Amino acid sequence: MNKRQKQKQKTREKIVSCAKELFIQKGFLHTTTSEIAAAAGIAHGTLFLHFPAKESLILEIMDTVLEQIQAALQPVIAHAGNLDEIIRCYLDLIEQHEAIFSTKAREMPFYGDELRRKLLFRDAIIRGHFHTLFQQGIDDGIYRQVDIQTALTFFFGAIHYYLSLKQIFVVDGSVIGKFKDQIISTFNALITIPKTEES
Amino acid sequence: MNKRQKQKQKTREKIVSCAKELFIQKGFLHTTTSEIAAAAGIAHGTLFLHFPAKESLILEIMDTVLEQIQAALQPVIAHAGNLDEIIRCYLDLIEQHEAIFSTKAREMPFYGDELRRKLLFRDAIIRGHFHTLFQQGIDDGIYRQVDIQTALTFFFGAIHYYLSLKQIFVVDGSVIGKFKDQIISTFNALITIPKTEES
DNA sequence: TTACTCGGTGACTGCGTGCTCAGTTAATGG
DNA sequence: CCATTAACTGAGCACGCAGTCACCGAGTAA
Repeated sequence: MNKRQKQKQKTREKIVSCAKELFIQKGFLHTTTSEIAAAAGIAHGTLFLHFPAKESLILEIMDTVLEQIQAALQPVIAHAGNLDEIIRCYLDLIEQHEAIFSTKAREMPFYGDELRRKLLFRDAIIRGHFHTLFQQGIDDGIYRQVDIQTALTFFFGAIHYYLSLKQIFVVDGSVIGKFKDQIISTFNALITIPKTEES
Repeated sequence: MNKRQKQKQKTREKIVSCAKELFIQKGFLHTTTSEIAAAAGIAHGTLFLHFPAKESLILEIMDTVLEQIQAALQPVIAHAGNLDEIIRCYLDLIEQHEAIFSTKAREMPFYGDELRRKLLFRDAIIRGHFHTLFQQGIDDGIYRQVDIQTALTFFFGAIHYYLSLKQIFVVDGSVIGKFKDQIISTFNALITIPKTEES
């Protein structure tokens, strides 16, 4: 690879990494191509030599970022004994990368069909693991016999709600961090078969 | 009321009804003031004689709907209905105005601070009624002693989730209509103290 | 050294937006 | 009948945006 090709690749990588950071922080919809160019230290026009349109940038970035993040959950899921454990890990992961998950929750309805489908597919995989462990808990007589799909929608719906309206719950810091314990304990309380209610 | 006042009111109503229709179809963010004016058959400038800014339009529209809902819920609360009753009533009303609520769920994070605050305030009032009846149910020994705030976030979060991603759940028709029964029965099952789990 | 290639530049264009304001028209009231 | 008022008009403004293109200059190959 000669000097020119090397430089070109370097520029492209710089664009991707800067765009990624900006998308996570400000969201895709409110990041301008000029901002990306400025952050990458290149001219506005250069951006369009590497990517035909702004849309093609997010296609490349959003999915791969979430893929990497969610892949980190995989090994944990594999030897997760129970639902409680996986919930904790999942929420820790979201808290850790809260900016991008918040952006995703807010903006997903406005993404193109292709990207939205990809993102929802990733979610569905994780949800599937939750489902399995939930079913296991029911079979083991720990959890109540409820409609798992709907019960999980209560859970994921609440997370989605906190993330998409994050700005009203916290000024700085993490929403999930703030409500994590309540979410976990309340969800657990609701789905667990009580020994005795009066105590 | 003289001819002038009558005409003015008529124009105002025309603006509101056309704006509402467009907000439902295209969303508030993607409806332009020019479109509204064109649909209402008035000049672009006329719109700003009746409303100081675009945001005040959606505020009035959402206010009207939310007030209707609050009014419809009032009798249920008045004659000491239970949570189950108010949930049913609430979901029926949401289903009735689903298009506008779906738009609101999707777009709220992007509204200006003031508008969002006002809309959330209306939501909070309705949520307050739920809280009261939930507490009553706990006191009566019908519901389990759980964190009411968080439990309600599971409920409203799920509704929010269905509404904001409506497009992936149904092509035409109502999401709430589709999932209403499941939502109600599962939420009830979760919060109610079970007589005996094995049956 | 020279002719050519090609990544990079940034002023510019075209478009869409919310909102304004000088001017028009018609109802009002003395 | 006419001066006043108030609803209405629509061209135009200021702004922000994604995307373009004529030009530049360093790298390349002969």
